[in-house]
Amino acid sequence: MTAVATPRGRPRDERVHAAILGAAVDIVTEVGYAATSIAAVAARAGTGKDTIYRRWSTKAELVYEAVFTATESAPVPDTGSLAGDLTALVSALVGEFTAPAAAAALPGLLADFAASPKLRTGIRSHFLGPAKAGLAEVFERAVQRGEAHSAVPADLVLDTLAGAVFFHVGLVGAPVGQDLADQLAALVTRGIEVR
Amino acid sequence: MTAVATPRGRPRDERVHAAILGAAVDIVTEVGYAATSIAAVAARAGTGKDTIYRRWSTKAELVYEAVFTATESAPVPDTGSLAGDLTALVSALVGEFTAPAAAAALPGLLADFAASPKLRTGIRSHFLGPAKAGLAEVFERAVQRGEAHSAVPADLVLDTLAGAVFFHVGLVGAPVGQDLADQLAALVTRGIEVR
Amino acid sequence: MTAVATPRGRPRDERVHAAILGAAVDIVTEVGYAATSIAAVAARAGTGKDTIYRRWSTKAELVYEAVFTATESAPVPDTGSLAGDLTALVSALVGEFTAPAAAAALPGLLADFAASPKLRTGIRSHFLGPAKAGLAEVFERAVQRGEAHSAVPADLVLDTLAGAVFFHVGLVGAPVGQDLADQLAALVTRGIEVR
Amino acid sequence: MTAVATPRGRPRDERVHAAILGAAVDIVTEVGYAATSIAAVAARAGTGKDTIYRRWSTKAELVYEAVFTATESAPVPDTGSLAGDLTALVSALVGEFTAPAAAAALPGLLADFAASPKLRTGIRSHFLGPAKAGLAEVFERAVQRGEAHSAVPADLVLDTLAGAVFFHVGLVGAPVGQDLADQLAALVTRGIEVR
DNA sequence: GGCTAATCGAGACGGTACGTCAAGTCTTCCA
DNA sequence: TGGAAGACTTGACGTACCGTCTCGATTAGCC
Repeated sequence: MTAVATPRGRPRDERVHAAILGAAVDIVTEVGYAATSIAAVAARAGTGKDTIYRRWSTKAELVYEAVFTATESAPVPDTGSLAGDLTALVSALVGEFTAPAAAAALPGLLADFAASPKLRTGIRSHFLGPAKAGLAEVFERAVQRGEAHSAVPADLVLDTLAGAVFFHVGLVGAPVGQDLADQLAALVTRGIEVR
Repeated sequence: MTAVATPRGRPRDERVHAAILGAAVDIVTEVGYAATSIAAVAARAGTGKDTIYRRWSTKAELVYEAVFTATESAPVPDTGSLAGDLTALVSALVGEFTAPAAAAALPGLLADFAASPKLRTGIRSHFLGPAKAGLAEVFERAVQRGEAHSAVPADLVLDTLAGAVFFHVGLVGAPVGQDLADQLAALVTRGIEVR
Repeated sequence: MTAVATPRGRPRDERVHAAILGAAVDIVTEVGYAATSIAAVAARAGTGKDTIYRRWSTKAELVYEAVFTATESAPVPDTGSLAGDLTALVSALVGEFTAPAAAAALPGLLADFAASPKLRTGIRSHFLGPAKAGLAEVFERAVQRGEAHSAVPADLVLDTLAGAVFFHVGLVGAPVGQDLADQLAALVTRGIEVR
Repeated sequence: MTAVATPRGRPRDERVHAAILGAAVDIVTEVGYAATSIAAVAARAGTGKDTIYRRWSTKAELVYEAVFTATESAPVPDTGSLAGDLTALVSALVGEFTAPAAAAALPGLLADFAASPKLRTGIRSHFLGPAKAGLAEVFERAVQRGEAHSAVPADLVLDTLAGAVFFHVGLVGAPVGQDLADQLAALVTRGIEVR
């Protein structure tokens, strides 16, 4: 039973919350993660810095929520084949990573997360956790269909897919298309499937 | 014809160069990339800030040279099998990425590179270029042995391998061992090889 | 006729009033006037900030009331001689100014009062007014005894005594003793008396 | 022999120094001591905040130097009589304390000095020290002329004069004129002189 | 051997952002 | 309505780096 503490004092203003997240997305998209400052977000949102620090303790947490909260997690694909499911998953991943705000924010975000043990564990559970669960579900169905062995390491595959997409998006800069998703999904499918 | 301009004035001191790189490696390893400042490197190296700016125009370039110049690029492996070669390559990659200074510097470095088109192209040619050539050589031999198709996209595989290792090293933080290298190499080998 | 407006709603709690003044005295004594904040007083008193602002509009007024309301104004001395009366007055002044809370509050308080015309006139009537009346009474008796001329400027003498004590207490910091009071009273007595 | 340390690095710019002091005087005069911020002085002077903090560690020290460095200390008066000398000294004091910048700065300045032991001792030696020496000189001549006893406490008299003028200027606000100086000098002269 | 020119250590310079703190106002619930 | 709590906007705090600049003092090649 979660005994919610009785809220005392003036409640936080939801519109302020939304304004801050919106401003953060705008600024990150415009000037990039490194050049995004809490002060600038506050100014754009029409709030004070304290109001931001009251909710997020670091720029990384703020930008992470701003960029990836809007992103709805797609439902786990169920196309009937491992290849189809993986292609769908990778396509979704590419879509998420190449959205303007995400593309602008991701490298810096990852750097900040990597530098802080606290944030690192946080992202593993919140961001990668659900994705890992979805991937496990896909694998389970593939095993039932006899397409894959039961011992496939979902962790490794997830890191591989996400890392590949991230690395490509971050370092190529060119518009990344459907072909990357297809090729990558094909590579991994063949790496996994029973033959 | 490279008409080297006759150097006028006092020549640059090589010992200063080395001292700066050494100080940069030390500081990055100790406090991380983000907390590394040019001022601190200068102080540790016993030089002035200008002496650093005269050689490197950004922190990213300085740290990149400091961290990856020491790293000698391993020779292209030739074990006689695609699986063996890839395992060796991935092992080398893991070794490079998990070295203390590299692990501390990489995420931040990648973020800065991703944010700057100029740096981005630079790293693709200097850092990934040789690796891509090595990978292509391994593939070529695999094709000759009949282990792989000729149309294997070295670019994609390189991004996949590097991205997977980077992602894992950056976000897990735990000591990454030989098993990652083995599993990853196996996954990719099976994804590529003719069957 | 003071037509007291019929109080509507919940009446103010006297205990809250007292708690705020007590907290203000404590905090001023502990950390000094400049470092005393309304927020800290509210926290110590267990009240909200609004409850303080509802009663006092500035920190100066709050601290003034907190520190000098407790101080009971001593009765006008009547020792039978000008020298004796002045010594008693100066001693009382030294006592008031060197009390811990007063010593901590006075310089800052004076600065705030000096900066605001509204507060300035207030203090002249409330704080210095009674003292001036007492001094005038002492002078009157001295004139009747033939010790002083009738044209002695009480204002000037009061500023002189208060200023001297304040300046000494504020800038010396050392424990100010009876000798200051004696010497100062003697100086002024000789400056005034008929000879 | 004062072995001046060899100046290393870029020397401080005297014009910047002067610009800061000038800006400080302007702002204090315009908005008062309390409302004067280092940031505002920096903006007005066209410098960065660091450039100010490099020279003065507190607002009090900056404003003190800005306001009282311009003030040249008047020569010790020698009119031939104790009354004349004291009148001249008090007049000078009134002049110093009523100058626009000084009047605006003094109360707050005194409060900050009183709150800090370090600053307190500083002001006693730099500001009051010379004044005390001048007063002592005046007394010495008066003793030689037989006008005063040799045991006159210069400290006490100085605090009395300065305190009286300060208190009056700070709390009256009205234009303080020559009559205050005359009356005060007369009071103290009579309090001191041999009769 | 003086001249020219670049390098070196040092640190001042004008900026910008940091994260904290307090100001005074407001909005909620409870008495 | 009063009161406690705490969110809100504003703006200063003092610190740290940024990248540029200006010093005096080297340290080379050139005439």
